[in-house]
Amino acid sequence: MTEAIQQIDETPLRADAARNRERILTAADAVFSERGADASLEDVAKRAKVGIGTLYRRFPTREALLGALCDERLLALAANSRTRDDVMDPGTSLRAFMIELVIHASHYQGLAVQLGTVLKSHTTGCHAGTAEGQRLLQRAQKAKAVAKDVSFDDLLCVITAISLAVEQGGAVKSRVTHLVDLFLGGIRTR
Amino acid sequence: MTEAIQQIDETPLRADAARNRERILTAADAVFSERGADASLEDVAKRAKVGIGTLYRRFPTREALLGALCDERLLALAANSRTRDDVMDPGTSLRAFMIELVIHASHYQGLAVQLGTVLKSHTTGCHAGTAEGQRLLQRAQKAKAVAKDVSFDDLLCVITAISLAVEQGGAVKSRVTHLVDLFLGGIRTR
DNA sequence: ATATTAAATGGAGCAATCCTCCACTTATAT
DNA sequence: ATATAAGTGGAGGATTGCTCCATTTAATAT
Repeated sequence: MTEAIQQIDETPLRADAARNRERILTAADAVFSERGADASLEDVAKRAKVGIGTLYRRFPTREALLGALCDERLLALAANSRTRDDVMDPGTSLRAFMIELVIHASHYQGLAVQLGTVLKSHTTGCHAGTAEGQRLLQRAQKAKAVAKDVSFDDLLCVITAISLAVEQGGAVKSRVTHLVDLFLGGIRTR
Repeated sequence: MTEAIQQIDETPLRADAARNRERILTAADAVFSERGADASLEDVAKRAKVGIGTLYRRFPTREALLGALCDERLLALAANSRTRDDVMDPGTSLRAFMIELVIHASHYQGLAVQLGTVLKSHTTGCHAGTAEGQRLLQRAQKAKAVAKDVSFDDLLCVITAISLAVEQGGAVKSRVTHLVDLFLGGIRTR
């Protein structure tokens, strides 16, 4: 699971704390995958074989935990996206990013609704994700591929909507791309 | 508050039961307005001066209660919408409906997430609302104002997402229309 | 009026969950 | 080896959800 340095603040974790942190993350991923993003945190602690107090000390809120869980995947997503700059035009690149983000947001049942909140949690990954999204949007707008009155929040709104749809109907990739294209039509300048 | 006949099933309520039903509804509206749609149902019962058991007997789930609360307003919304048939073209009419529904879904904090579920509760208002939505969509599609591969569920998701966005950033009407137009641009055939 | 009965009531009580607090344990720096 | 700051676990208070059933009450029949 996660291993990189995702401490934004000063002091590094003590060895045992770091170990527990990982166990909590793996447990949380398992539990959330099984029971959705609203699953009981006590269950997570139990599965991680860690006291509930430890969990709360490390992740004071559920969003913090979700944020940490998304960290890696968002980092990868952002990196991936930057890679595409060479091969894709701004519009297509943005489209690819959106599709990936939707798929990410459907990783746990119930994650979609929280996407906005989670992206605002202060992990490197979440930051990288939003930064990349903003960069792509701006780039696409400069290339006149996207109307200039579209904000990043608007984009998030679109992505949330699609994620919600996908969450209910089962995350078939073809459906995802279909919906993204459907709504891109509205975002694109005509 | 509510007074109309919204008994879908057989037997009419006993006098005391009907009285209590109303008190629960007024109390619920007050409590949900103050504390959001996830407020404690015990609080609602307390405010209605009714035992918690009574509340559950009448409204077995929170969705049922929310559904009943939305009943009136949805009825009005649907009626309003039908009125517009004469003055508006199908596309504009659908747009107006969506805007109104978003505003409705932002009536209580936390209502947006549940919109889909609530609309499926079996009250006359909820039924009228979805029926009207479907009618408008079909009408707009016949008029080639909307792509024919858009489903009503797609529409609902969009409305939910916009409501979520609006819920966080404060329900400024201009933002609502902006977002609706954004999505419509994509939904509309060009 | 009275009796009958089916509907309705209220709230005690169990279970789940959240989250805090703090007496104890342990890693690490000296 | 010791000191100490960081970390731990889990008991426990608070909130909420929801069920169950002994009692009350409205509606109806007599």
